[in-house]
Amino acid sequence: MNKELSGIFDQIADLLEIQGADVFRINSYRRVARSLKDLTSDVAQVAGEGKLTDIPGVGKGQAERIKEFVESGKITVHEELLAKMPAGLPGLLEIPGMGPKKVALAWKELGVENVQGLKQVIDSGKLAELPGLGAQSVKKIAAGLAFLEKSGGRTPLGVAWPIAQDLAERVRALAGVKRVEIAGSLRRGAETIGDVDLLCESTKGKQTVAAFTRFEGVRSVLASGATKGSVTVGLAGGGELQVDLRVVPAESFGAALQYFTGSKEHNVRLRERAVKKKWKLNEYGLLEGERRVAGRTERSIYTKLKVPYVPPELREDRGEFDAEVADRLAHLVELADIRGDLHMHTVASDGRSTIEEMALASRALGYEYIAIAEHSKSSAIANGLSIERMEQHIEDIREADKRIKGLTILVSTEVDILSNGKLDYPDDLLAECDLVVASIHSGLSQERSKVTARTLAAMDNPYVTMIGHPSGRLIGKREPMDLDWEAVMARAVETRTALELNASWQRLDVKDVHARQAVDAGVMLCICTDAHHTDQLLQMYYGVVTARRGWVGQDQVLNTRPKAQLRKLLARKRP
DNA sequence: GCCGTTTTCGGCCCGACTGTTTTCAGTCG
Repeated sequence: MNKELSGIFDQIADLLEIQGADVFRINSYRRVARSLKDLTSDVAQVAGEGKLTDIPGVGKGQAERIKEFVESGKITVHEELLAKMPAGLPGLLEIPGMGPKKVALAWKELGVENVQGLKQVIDSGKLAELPGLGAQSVKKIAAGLAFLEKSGGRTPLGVAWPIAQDLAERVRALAGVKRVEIAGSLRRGAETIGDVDLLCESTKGKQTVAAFTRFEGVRSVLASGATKGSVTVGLAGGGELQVDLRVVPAESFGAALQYFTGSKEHNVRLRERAVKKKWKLNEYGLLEGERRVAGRTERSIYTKLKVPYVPPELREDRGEFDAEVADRLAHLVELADIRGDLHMHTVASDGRSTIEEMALASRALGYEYIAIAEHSKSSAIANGLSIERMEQHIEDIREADKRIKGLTILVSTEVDILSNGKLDYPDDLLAECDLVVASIHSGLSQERSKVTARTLAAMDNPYVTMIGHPSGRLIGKREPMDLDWEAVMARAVETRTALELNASWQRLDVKDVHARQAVDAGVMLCICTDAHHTDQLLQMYYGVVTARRGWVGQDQVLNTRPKAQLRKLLARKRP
């Protein structure tokens, strides 16, 4: 319900904006939409407890609207707006170049109600005749429309990150370039990103930008000047991704990096702090009148504003400025803390590398230990192992562990949690494993009570170490299960079961807000790649940034523990 | 429409770019 309601609040804001309503009133609806999206408990339950106004941005009026939705499934303001305006208008705001004013104008003057209608008036030339528009504006809108269709919205973190790294490396190699940084939502480790923002310090700005726009792989050039270049690059699968490069002077590099890293909401809060000190914060620095108080480094800005330095992943206006969280922010988990990967597959089930290949690649990453976790017998599509094959596989892993030095290979399994809540292997087989990952792969669309009960039942099993990809979501492809997260967290604490933070960029499961909910509740997390090939072991990075986005500390992650301590923790739950 | 170490009313972030403009509105990040 949270997601649906969040969408409605966003739509109310869109419609109000097109109507030309008070901008602060519009922002109030947006704020609530964002809070609802981040909310880890069920909003209906919060409403039942009478605690709606505890949600950031929810006052008396918004609480009434939420209550109305919980009780009747609709909101009067929303219904009234839709009675006045076509439902297709908010969709037009997605198009680069179209804002609320132009949407309203096209609708009122030309009767444009949706994307199809907009295309018609572009082609007929009528749009260009509207006051305030012209050939150039329409060209921009048409290009925006084409880009939207090609880009298909947001790009997953794991797709954008390697592309950005490669481009940054190529900019770094250009003459006159002193420094390059990736900014934007990519630097914050968001699970999907809109475009790539690169920042560079260069003595030859114009040439740097020109060279950037001529890079191999560039599909189209949107802008090319002395301080900014903007291009699109092709993606596997036919889509496109926009990449912006900005040239910034050294004395304001930190300010620009802070500014272009965002998030917008975080920056608004930071600027409010500057205003209270009678200063001004912008992309050129922290300024007192004309005088630059800070700006060369990001850290200097936070220090001058008397707030603890906030790592990029936490810059989402989720409470990161509170003085009492400073210590927590300073001890977040880092990639270097990870001592092993406890969920990976091999050719025995549906992986593409052997036990030995996975082990050697893991050892090269500096890990102390790994665990091989193959699919269980009911996962036929994934070539799940029968009990007999599993018995043999355990022997194979033990043999490899003896043979390969410098790394401990543990025996695990990714055992299916069946539709009835039972596990796919008997306890005596699970007891032979050093640890057990239990995952749901079927019946993901069952009702809340069922998927929750299955997860709880799996945690009650004394051999289950962790729940694998707890929500079952596939980003942009499959919705998460409708779990009662509070119940899951409570049972995880009670049974000393960990939750996986699956680091695969298609999953990132649990996601950031649930990771935070988990560690706040005292649940242990385990960041694992679920790698099916040696290359995929590197996805650990995505898991770590997602954990950081969830404010997860080093000591709250199972696989940051040295081997001996890990074994002790694993033994704790067992009979 | 929310919110409070300048409180219950009067604030609520900032600048650049672009195109269509005789002084600025709209969009974007």
